[in-house]
Amino acid sequence: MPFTYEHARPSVTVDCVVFGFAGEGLQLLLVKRGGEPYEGEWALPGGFVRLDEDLDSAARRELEEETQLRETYLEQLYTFGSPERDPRGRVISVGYYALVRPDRQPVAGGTDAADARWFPLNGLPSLAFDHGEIIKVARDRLQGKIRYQPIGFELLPEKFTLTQIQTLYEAILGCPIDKRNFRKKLLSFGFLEALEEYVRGPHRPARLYRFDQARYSKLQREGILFQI
Amino acid sequence: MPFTYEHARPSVTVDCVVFGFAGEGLQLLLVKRGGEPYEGEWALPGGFVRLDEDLDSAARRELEEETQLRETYLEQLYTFGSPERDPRGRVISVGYYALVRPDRQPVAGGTDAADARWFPLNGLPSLAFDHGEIIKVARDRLQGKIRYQPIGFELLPEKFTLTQIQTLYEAILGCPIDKRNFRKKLLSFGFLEALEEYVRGPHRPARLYRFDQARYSKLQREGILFQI
DNA sequence: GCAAAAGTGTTTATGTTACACCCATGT
DNA sequence: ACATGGGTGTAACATAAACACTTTTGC
Repeated sequence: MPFTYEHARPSVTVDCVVFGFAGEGLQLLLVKRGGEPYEGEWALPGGFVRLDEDLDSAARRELEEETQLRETYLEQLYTFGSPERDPRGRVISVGYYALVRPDRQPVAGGTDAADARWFPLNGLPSLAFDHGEIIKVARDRLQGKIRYQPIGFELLPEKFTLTQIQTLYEAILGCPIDKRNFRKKLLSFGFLEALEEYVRGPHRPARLYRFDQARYSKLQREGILFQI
Repeated sequence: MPFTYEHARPSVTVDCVVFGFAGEGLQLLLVKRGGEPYEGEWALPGGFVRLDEDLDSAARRELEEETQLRETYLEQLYTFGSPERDPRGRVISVGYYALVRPDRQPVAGGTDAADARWFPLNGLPSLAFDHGEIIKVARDRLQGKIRYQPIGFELLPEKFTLTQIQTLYEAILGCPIDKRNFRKKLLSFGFLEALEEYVRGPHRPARLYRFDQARYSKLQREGILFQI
């Protein structure tokens, strides 16, 4: 097999599909492109991978640079490599998706992007590159994964009510869920900790819960599997 | 955002984890490396992505060049990009996995590899690069995916017996399955066509079945979901 | 006292598990 | 006739689905 150096090399980027949850619907964080190509259009936060960093680090770095978001849930999604996906030449993009808690959403424009803004998922502007396709893949992945992994909590504040998490599941799965059955099942797993705290409002106070990561890990090690 | 050309670029390869099923256990197709680095060691079939081909095509091309396999089930797995994974420098590898029917397994050494050989999955030699890790990811993916997608048939001949597919599921999932329950469930989905053909042997003849792709697609469109 | 959302159990239907014997062939 | 794997049904159990009213608060 020949040496690396004899081969023409593509550029490699990472692009992040950043999901947020705003109480009713899913949201997506997009940045306005500050340079060519697609200058002024909305795009996924992302950028070129440096030669000395691994892919996860590159995704995290770009996310922070362009959106100020840190310590989000981040997972590799799929790699997009059509030769025509970038007008500048051959650019392969490793897609990631991120889940951001609402209490960490203060977003100001970063160094690399002229602007960053949350959009409702069903109301996205037209997008640069093949970013629309990347988003579709991310959405499908989120929809599939939330049914058997407790990643939904990454989109909620640390303490949340059962109604909040049900609304989130309904938003992601796109269908209504029976309240009693949902609560029964979710609580039966035993990884939610009921707190002695309540949210007050013009109605009966709602109890707050917390996702107990340690207990979930233990259950998982014992082979118990979670399924909504 | 700066131009592509201002960035140092990594090399990009594709590597294929090729699964086969030999009647009892899962097998993996490996090639002996014909050049540095890791010359003479076993590795996944794969190679550099050309600038004018997409990733799926590159994986298919390398697979055919190194193993003569064509028209296999092929799916992108994960992208591996640790900066130290290749001693030649920065090489990012887009991992794929392939499922090969036993009747298409005649493998002769290709142009790029000195040798290609099937190994039982529980008896692999030591591997070049991080290919051991890639195989682990592929195995987990196969184990997960076979439970809700009918990809098992890609590892069997076109016509197969129910015992064959059960043995395959047991090999992939790593646990015994009840014969009656397995048959009942599998047939209940309605995407297996019972043929009027039987395999003879020193015992009662075993009926042959065929996976009916059209019927499966139809069921899938109607939202019926398959789960083993 | 009214509006608004929180909270709670039971019944029915469906799906999953466990389990053992007879059948058809080759030798 | 015997060895080998192929083929089949039922009962117990567990899980999922359907469903409506009472509670607690703010205004």
